[in-house]
Amino acid sequence: MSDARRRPPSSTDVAALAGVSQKTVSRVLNGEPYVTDEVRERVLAAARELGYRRNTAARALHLGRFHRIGVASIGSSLYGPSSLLVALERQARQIGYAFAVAYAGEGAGVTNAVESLLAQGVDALVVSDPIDPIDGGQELRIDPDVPVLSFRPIPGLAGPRVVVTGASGVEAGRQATEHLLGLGHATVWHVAGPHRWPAARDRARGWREALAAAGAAEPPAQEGDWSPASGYAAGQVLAADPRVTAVFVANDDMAIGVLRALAEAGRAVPEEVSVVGMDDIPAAAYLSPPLTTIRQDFEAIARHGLALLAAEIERSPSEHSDPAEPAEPAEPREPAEAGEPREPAGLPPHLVVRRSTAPPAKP
Amino acid sequence: MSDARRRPPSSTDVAALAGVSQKTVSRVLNGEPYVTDEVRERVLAAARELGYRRNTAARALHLGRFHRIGVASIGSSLYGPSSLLVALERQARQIGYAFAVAYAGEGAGVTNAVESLLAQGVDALVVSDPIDPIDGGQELRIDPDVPVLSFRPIPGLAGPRVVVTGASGVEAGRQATEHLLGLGHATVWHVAGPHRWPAARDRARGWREALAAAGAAEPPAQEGDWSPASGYAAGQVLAADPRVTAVFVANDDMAIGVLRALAEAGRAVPEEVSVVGMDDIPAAAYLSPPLTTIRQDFEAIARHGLALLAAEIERSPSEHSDPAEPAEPAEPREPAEAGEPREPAGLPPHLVVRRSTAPPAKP
DNA sequence: GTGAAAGCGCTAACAC
DNA sequence: GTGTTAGCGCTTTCAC
Repeated sequence: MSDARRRPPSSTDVAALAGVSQKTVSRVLNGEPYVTDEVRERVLAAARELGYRRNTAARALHLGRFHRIGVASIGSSLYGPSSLLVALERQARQIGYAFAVAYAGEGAGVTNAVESLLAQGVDALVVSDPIDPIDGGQELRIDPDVPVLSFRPIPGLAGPRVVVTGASGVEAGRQATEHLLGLGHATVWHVAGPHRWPAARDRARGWREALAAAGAAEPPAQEGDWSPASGYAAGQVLAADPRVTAVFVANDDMAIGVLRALAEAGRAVPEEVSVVGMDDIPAAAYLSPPLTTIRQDFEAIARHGLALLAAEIERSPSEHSDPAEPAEPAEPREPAEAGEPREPAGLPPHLVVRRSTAPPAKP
Repeated sequence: MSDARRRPPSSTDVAALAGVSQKTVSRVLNGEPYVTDEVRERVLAAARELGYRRNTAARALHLGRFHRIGVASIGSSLYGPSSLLVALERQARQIGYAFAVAYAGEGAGVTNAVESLLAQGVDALVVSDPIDPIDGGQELRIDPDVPVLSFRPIPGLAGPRVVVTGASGVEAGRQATEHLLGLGHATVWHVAGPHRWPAARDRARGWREALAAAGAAEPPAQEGDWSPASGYAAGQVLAADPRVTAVFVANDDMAIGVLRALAEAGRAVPEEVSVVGMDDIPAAAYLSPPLTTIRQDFEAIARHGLALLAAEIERSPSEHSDPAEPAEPAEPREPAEAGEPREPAGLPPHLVVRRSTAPPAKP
C-alpha cells in the first residue's frame, strides 16, 4: 500500500489517525469549544505527526473570504514605498492577513497591478503610491465591492468602500518650508517630485501654502523624478541663481543630487544655501553635510491604515445565505467628489534637523 | 427576488445568463476546444456583464495548486533586497504566478516568514536574503515537498527540491578587489556586511580569494551592519590607519559612511584612499566623489531563478488520482552537503568605475 | 459540441 | 461532546 501520495494530508487523514470525525478536527483547529482536552490532544498530535496544514483554498472557498490583502505598490526601490511595504506586511500578518504584492510600472501599471491582485483573490486592496495615468490612459477603477485603502485621496478613485488615511505630504511640505522661513530665509525654493505623483503634489502644496501664509514670494519649482540624477540637474539650475538661499527638496535622493550640484558650483551648504530633504533615508545623516529632512512614521501609518481596512472588511455582510435579511438600503457613504478632495486626518511627519540648514548669510 | 446578493457571481450565474451549462462556461474560460464561436461569444458577453471573475479558491482546491509563489525577504528597505523583490514580482506575474511576500525580521524571522507563506498556500518559495539563525535559534527547515529557490547555498537548507541560482557575491568581491589591486594598491581593506548574512560572507570570500591569488596580505576586515552609520564607524578606524590606501565596502550605504569618515579625517578620496562599494544605488553616481561600485542585474537573476523554480514546480506529479502510476523511485538529487556547498553558476556582477578609485599616491 | 454528476477540503447546520 | 450532512465554485470523467 502507501501508494506514493502526492497530495498533502487533509483533515480527514488527521481524523482517521486520531480516530475521530473530520468535524472534530475542524473544531480543534478552530479553537471551538465542546471538545475534550483528551481528544484535543490526540487530534493535535495526529496533525503534527502528519505535518498537517489547513488547506486555505478550501477554507476560502467556503468562507468566501481569502484572508489576504493585496497591495499595489510602485515598482521601485525608493526608500519611502519600500519602507511602507515592509510596515504594511508586518501589520497585515499581525492581524491575520496574508500579503500579496503587485508592483506597478509606469502608466497604466496601477490598473494592471490591481487587476492582477483582484484576479488572484484578495479581501481588500491597498493602493500605495499610485501615479496619475499618462495621457489617454484610463483612470483607476476598482470594483466598488472591494475595500480599498489609500494614503491620500486619489483622483478618480472613489466609492463606498474606499478608506483614506494620511501620510500627510502637505504637512511635510509645510514643516520643511516653515523651518527654513523660521531660520530667516526670505523665501524657499522647491525641487518637486514628478507631478504625476499625488505624493509629489502634496509636498509641493504644503510648500506653497507655507510660503503664502508667510507672505513670501513663490519661486518657480523645479521638477525631478525622485532620482539623484534629476536632483543634480535641478541643483545646477539653483546653484546658478544667486538669489537661492534655501531649498526644500521633495525626497532625500534628489537632495543628494542637489548637494552635489551645489558643491560642484562652490556654493557652501549650509553657509550659502540651506537644504531640506524628505524621507530620512539611513544615509541622510552621513551626507556632506548631514541632511536636515522630514521623517514619516511608516509603522504608525500602516497600523492605522490596516486597522481601518480590516474594519471595512468586517463591515461586509459576509454572512451568507441569510436571504431574509433586513435589506438595508444601499447606504451611500460620502460620495467623494472628483478633483482633490478632503485632506485625511493624517499621521504627522516629523522634522529632523541636521547640519544642512542654517540662517542665511548676512549680505 | 433579487435579494441583495453579496457573493460575487459564479460561473453558474454566467451559465444561466448565457443559457448554457456551467461546464461550457468553464470550457470557454479555459480556452478548451469544442465550443462554437457563437456560444463562446455569448458566454464571454455574459461574463463581462456580470463582472465575473474566476474564483481562485475553488480552482486551487480542485487543482491542488495555488499558482502563487511566496517570497521570504529581509524586512528592510535596503536597495539590493528591494530591487530583487521588484524584479521577482515582475517575473512571477509574467509567468502566471501570484506573488506573496513575508518579511523576516531579525533572528528566527525567516522561519516565521516561511511558515506564514506555507500556511497561506504557495506552490513554491523563494528565500531571498536569509540570515543565519542567532545562537540557539533553530535552523531553517522547509517541507521537502515545496520547491525552494535561493540565490546562494544556504547552510541548513537542503533537500531534493531546492534550486539555487547565483547572484555571485564571491565574484563581486573578487572583481572589486582585483580592480583595486590592478590600480597598484599593495593590498585592499574590507568593510564587510554582518557575518550572519551569507551574502556578506560571499563578498568577503571573494575579497579574500582575490588577495590570496595576488599574494597580497590580508588585513583584518571591519564588520558593519549595512547601514551608513556602521560604515562611518568602520571608516573612522580605517582613516586613522595610514597604511590604508584602498577599501572594498560590501554595500554602497556603508560606503557613504566610509566616505564621510574619510572626509572628516581629511583623507582625500581617491587621492589618498580609494573606495569601492557594491549595489550601484542611484545615489552612487552623485556622491562626493562619485562612487566606483559593483552592480548586479536583478532582472536577469530573477528571470533565471524563477524559470528554474517554475520548472521544478512542473516537475511535481501534480497529476492526481492516477493510483497506478509507474511509481518512479524517489530519485534523490544532489544530496547537498552541510557547510558551504557548491557555488552556483551565477549571473556575473559588473564593475562600474567612477571617481572614487585611483592608483595609490607615490610615497 | 454540450451537459450531468462527482468530488477537491473545509465549515455551518443540525442531529444525537 | 461528537458525528452526519450539505454545499462553497470549480474541473474532470463520462454520457449523450
